[in-house]
Amino acid sequence: MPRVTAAYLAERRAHVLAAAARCFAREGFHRATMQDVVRESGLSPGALYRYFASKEDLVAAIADERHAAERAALEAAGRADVADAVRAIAQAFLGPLARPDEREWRRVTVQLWGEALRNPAVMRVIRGGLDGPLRALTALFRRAQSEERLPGDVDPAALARVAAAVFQGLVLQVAWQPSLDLEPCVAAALRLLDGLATSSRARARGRARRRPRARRPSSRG
Amino acid sequence: MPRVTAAYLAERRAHVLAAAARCFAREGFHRATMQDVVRESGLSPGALYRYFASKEDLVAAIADERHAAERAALEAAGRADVADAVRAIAQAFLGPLARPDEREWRRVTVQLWGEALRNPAVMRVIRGGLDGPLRALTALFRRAQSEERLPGDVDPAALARVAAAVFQGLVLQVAWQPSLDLEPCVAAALRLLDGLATSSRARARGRARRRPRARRPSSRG
Amino acid sequence: MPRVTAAYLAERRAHVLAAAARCFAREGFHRATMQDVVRESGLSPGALYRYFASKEDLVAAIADERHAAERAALEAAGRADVADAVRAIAQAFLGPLARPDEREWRRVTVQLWGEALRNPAVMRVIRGGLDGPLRALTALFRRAQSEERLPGDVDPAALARVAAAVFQGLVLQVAWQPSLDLEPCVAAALRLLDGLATSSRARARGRARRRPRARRPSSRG
Amino acid sequence: MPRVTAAYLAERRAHVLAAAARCFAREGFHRATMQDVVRESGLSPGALYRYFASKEDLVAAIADERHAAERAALEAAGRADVADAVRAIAQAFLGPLARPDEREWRRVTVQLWGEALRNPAVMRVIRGGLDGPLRALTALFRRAQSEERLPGDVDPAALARVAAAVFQGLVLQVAWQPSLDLEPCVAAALRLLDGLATSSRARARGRARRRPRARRPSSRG
DNA sequence: AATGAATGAGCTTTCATTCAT
DNA sequence: TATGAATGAAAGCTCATTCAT
Repeated sequence: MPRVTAAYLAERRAHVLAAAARCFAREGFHRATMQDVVRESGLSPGALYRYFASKEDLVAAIADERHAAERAALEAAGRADVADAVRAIAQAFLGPLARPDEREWRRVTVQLWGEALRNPAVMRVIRGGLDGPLRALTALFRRAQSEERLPGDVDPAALARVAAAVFQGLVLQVAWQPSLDLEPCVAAALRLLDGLATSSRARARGRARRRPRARRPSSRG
Repeated sequence: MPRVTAAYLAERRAHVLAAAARCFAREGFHRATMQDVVRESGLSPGALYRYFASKEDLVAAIADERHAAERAALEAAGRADVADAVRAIAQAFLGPLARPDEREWRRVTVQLWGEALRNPAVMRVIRGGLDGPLRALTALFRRAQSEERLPGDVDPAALARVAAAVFQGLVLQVAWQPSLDLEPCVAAALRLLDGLATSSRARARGRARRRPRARRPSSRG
Repeated sequence: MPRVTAAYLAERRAHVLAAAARCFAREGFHRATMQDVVRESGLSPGALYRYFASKEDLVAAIADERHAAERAALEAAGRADVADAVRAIAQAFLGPLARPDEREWRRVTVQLWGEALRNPAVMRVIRGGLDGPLRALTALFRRAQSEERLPGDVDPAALARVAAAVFQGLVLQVAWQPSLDLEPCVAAALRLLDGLATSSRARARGRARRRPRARRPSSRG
Repeated sequence: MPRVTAAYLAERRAHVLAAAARCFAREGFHRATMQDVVRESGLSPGALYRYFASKEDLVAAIADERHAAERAALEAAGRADVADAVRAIAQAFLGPLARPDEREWRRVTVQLWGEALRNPAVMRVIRGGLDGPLRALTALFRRAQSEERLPGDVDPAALARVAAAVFQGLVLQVAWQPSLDLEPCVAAALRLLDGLATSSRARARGRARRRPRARRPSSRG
C-alpha cells in the first residue's frame, strides 16, 4: 500500500506546477532555472525530480494543465443556440483572462505557443487544445448553416479557425498589455458573427421572396 | 573616416540576421547558441560581436527586421475603401505566409511574442508593430462608420483589435501547421467584415423606411 | 534476544550480496546505484542499510564473499604432489570460470582489483586472497625443490607470484572475452611447470652423471 | 591557417592527459571529478572540453595513450631469438613498471581493465593492446616450434595467452604493492620458458636417437 | 523493524562573452 | 580589424543516505 495517497501526490504535483508557472511567467521557460522552481516550491531538487522527470516534462505538464482547463470549459459550453454557444465558448476562453491570478498563465500560454514548435510533447497538448475547439466550432457553424442562421457559402471550418484566431490573438494582446479591457473586443467579435447571421437572414428573406428552399452553394467540396 | 562603408556594414548585419533567423527558426532562441549563429553566418565570434552587442541584441534586431517589413507593407496599403484597405492589410500580413521561405520567419515570430514578455527591446518593437496597424485600422473603421458603411455602435478600436487578433491567430496556426491553407480563412474573415457592412446597410435601409434615429438593438443583453 | 535468527540475517545478507553482484557486474560499481540494488534485491532502502552500512561496505562484502570461496577452494587443494597440488589450485581458481553463472563474478572481480587501490577494506580482503595462495604455492615449490622435483635455483616465492599472475591474467582475459576457452591455456601453463620439473630431472640426471653437488648454472647472466 | 599549431595542440592534450592520469591514479576514474582534472591541469573547464568531449572521452584517450606506449615497446622488441624476443617483450612491458613515475600509470591501467567491461571505446583500445602482443607471441612460439626449440605439442596461441597473463598478473601485483621487486618474478617466468625449451631439446635429443626428423604432432589444426 | 519520500551536496557539461594575438 | 582559444559562472540532474512514520 502506498505511504502517501494518490490525492496527496496529485496535490504535490499541482503545488509544484503552480510554483513552476509562477517562475515561468516571471522569467520564461528558459531563463527560469530548476533551482528557481525548487526555491518557489519549497521542495528539494531531489523531491522535485520525483514528480517531474525533467524540465521538459515540467513544461509539458504545464501545457497539459493549462489545456485541461480549457477543454473542461469548452465541454461545459452549452450547445443550444449558435450565438449562445459561441458566447459560452468565448466566455470559457477569454473570461478567465480577466481574473488577476490568470496573468501568469497568459504569459505562460504565449510561451507555450513557441515551445510547441520545438517540443513535440507540448505540440501534442497544444494541438489537442486547438483541434477540439475547432471541431466544436465547425459543427456549430455547420448546424447554424443548416438552420439558415448563417450564409451557406461560408466555409464552416475556415470560420472556426478565424474564431479560434480571434481568441488566440486576444490572449496574446492581453498578455502583452494586462490592463487591456477585453469586454469591447469580445463584443465586437460577437457583433461580427451577428452581422453574418443578420446578413444571412436578410439574404434568406431575399431568397425566400425569389426562390423558396434554394440549395446554398458551398465553398468547399 | 570609416574603413568600411555603411552599406557594407548594413549588408553584413543583414547577412548575420538571416543566418540567425535560420538558427532561431530551427532551434528556438534559447537552444540556438551564438556558436550556431557563428557557424551559420561564417563569421568569427569576435566579428559577430562587432555587429551585435549581445544575443539579446541580436534577438531584438531580428524582431526589428521582421516588423520593419510589416510596417512597410502596412504603409503601402491603400486608404481608399474600407474593404479594399482591409484586404490590402490582410494581404500584407498574411500573404507572405504563403511564401515558403517565410516558414522560418513564422516560427521566429511566434517565439518573439513570448520573448517580448521578458525582453523590453523586443516588446517595444513588437508593440510598435501592433500599435501602428491598430491605429490605422481604427481610423479606417471610424471612417467607415462616418460613411455609414459600418454600424455606429461598434467600437472601432475594439474591432481593430479583433482584426489584428485574427491576423495573429492565423500566423500562429500556420506556424504550427505549415500545410494549412489560409485562403479560406482570409475569405471567411473578410466575409465577417462584409457581413457587418451588409447588416449596416440593411439596418440603415430598415431604419430609413420605418423610423429615423431608432435605437439599435444590442447584440449583448 | 534477537527477533530474527542469525541464520535469517545471514541469508538476507547473502540475498542482497547476490543482487548487488548482479548489479555491479551489469553496470560497474560506480554506475550501479544503491537504488538499483534496492530494486534487484526487492528490499527497501532502509532495510538495505540495516545489512550494509554504506555502498563501500557492500563492495567490501562482495570482495569478502568472493575470496571466501577462493580461500575455501585453496584449502581444499590437496598437498600431496606438487603437480597435483598446482593442478588442484588451478582447478579451484580457473574451474569456476567455466560455469556460466560465474560470468558476473569475473566482471566483478576485475573491478575489485581496481577498487582495492582506493578502498582499504577491499584491499585487505584482496591481499588476503592473494597472500594465502602465494604462501601455499611458495611452500609447495620449496617442498618440490627439496625433493629435487624443481631446480633449486628458482626463487620459489617469485615462481608462486608468476603462478598467481597466470591465474589473474586468465581471469582478466576471460572476463574480457567470455567465449575464451581456458582449457588449452591451463594445459599450456601446466606444461610450463612440467617443463621446469622435467628439466630439473634432466639436469639432475646430468649432474649425477658428471659431478655430484655441482653448483647449478643460472639462466640469467 | 590555424592560430595554434598542431604541435601545440598535441602538447596541450598530453598535458591534460598527464594531469588526468594523476587524478585518476589518485582517486579512481569515478571518484575523480572533471573539476579535479581542471585544477590539476590548470585549464578552465571550457578549455578542457575543447580537448576532450567528455569524461568518457578522456578515459578512452588515457587508455589509448597507455597502449600506444606498449604497442611501441612491442614493435621495438627484437625478433631474433625466441628467448631474446620474449625477454625484450618482458622488458618492454614490465621494465617501465620499475620507473617511479609509472606508479600512477599502473593504478590507471588496472582501472582501465574494469572500465573496458563497460566502455566500448576503452575495450577496443585494450583489446587492441592485447591482441597485438598475442599475435606476436603466438608467431614467436610457432617459429620456436618449427626450429624445434619448443615442444611441438604445446598450443602456441594458448602459450601466448599464458605469457600475456603473466605480464598482466605482475602489473596487477605491482600496482597493489609498489615495493614489489619484479626482477625475480621475471627471472622465474623466463626460467619457465627456458624449462620448456630445455625439455624440448631433451626430447629432441631423445627423438633424434630413435627416429630422425620426425614430424611433431600439433595440438591445434 | 521496515518503509520510502525526502535531502542536498556535488556532478558533468554548456555557452555567452572576452581579449591576446 | 579579425580571430578563435579561453573563460568560468551556472545550468540540469543524480544518488548515497536519512528519518518520520
